[in-house]
Amino acid sequence: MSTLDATLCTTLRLPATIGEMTQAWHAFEQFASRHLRRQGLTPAQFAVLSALAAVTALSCKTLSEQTGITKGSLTGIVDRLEQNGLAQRVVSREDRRSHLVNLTDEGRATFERVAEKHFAHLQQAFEGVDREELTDIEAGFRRFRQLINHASR
Amino acid sequence: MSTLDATLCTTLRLPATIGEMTQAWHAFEQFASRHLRRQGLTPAQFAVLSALAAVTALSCKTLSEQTGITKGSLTGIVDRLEQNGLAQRVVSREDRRSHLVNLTDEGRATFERVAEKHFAHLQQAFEGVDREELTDIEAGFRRFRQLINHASR
DNA sequence: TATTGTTATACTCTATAACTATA
DNA sequence: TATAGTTATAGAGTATAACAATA
Repeated sequence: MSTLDATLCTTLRLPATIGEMTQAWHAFEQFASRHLRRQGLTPAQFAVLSALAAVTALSCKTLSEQTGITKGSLTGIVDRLEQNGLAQRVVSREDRRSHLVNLTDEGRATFERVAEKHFAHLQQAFEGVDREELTDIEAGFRRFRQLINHASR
Repeated sequence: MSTLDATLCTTLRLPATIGEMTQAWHAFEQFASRHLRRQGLTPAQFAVLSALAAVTALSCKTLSEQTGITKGSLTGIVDRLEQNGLAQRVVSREDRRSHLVNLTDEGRATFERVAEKHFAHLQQAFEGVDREELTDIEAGFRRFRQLINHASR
C-alpha cells in the first residue's frame, strides 16, 4: 500500500524526493515483511520482539513509544504473543499500574532464530556496496527525517 | 507501526541505512497520513483517487499495479469509494471480466480539494531547501531502492 | 487529579486463498 | 487453462472514548 505513489507525485508535481522516498519504502517493506511472514511472524510482532530482545523487560508505554505502535494496538499484539507463548506480562512492583512485558525463553529463542535469518536476508541487498556510499544514503534519510520532523511541529 | 525499528538495528547491527530509512518513513507517514485522515480520506483511498485523477478510467488490475495495493484489498477500497459517491465501476466492453473504475464528478472535485491542501501541507517540509540538496537525497533513495529491487529477484 | 493499561466500538487495510465469470 | 475480479478469513492498524487501578 502507499500513502503517496508515483502517480500522485506526477499529478501534483510534488517534490520528487517524496516519490523516491515512497518507492524506496515500498520496495523495502515488501522485501522485509514477506520474509518475516514466511518465518511465521508479522512485522508488528517482530518489532515488539526486537524491542524486547535488547532488554529484560519494557512497560507497554515504553514499548509503544519505541515501536511507534499505539497502546490500543499493542494490547492485541502482546495478547497474541502471549497466546503463542513468546511473551508474558508481569505487573511492575514499583508502579502497579504498569505492566512489564518480557520474552519467554521460547520467545527469545524464536526471535534469535528468525532475526538471524532476517538479518541475512536484509544483508543480501547491501553486499558489496561501498561503505561510503551507504553513509551518504543514510545521511539523506536522516536529513529527510529532519525536514519532516521540523515541519511536524 | 514499524517493520523494523531503531531498536532492531541496534540489536542486530543491521546496516544503519535501514534504521534511518525506517525512521524517515515513519516520520513522513505520520506527517502525511494524519493530514489526509483529517481531510476525510485514508491513505489508501487517496492513493486510488490520485491514480484515477490522472486518467479517464483504470481497470482494477492496473489500479492494483499502480498503487501497489493487492487486488483483494482494492475491492474493499473501491467499494467504500463507491459508497461515498467518489468513484464508480463500469464493466469493460472489450473484456467483460474487467471492471473499469473512474471518478464521479464529486470524486474528482473531492480529490482536487484534498490534494491541493495536502500538497501545500507536504511542501511545508521542503520550503527553503536547496534544490541541489534535494536532488542528492533523491539519488540516494533511488539507489537504495535499486539495491533492494536487485536483491528481491 | 493525572497516568497506565485494558476494553470497547467502528472502520480500514493487509495477505492469502478459494471462487465465479469470462477469455 | 489462464485471467479479472470478488469473497472470505484472520491479523493488524487507526481513532476515540470510557474505565479501573494506581500514583
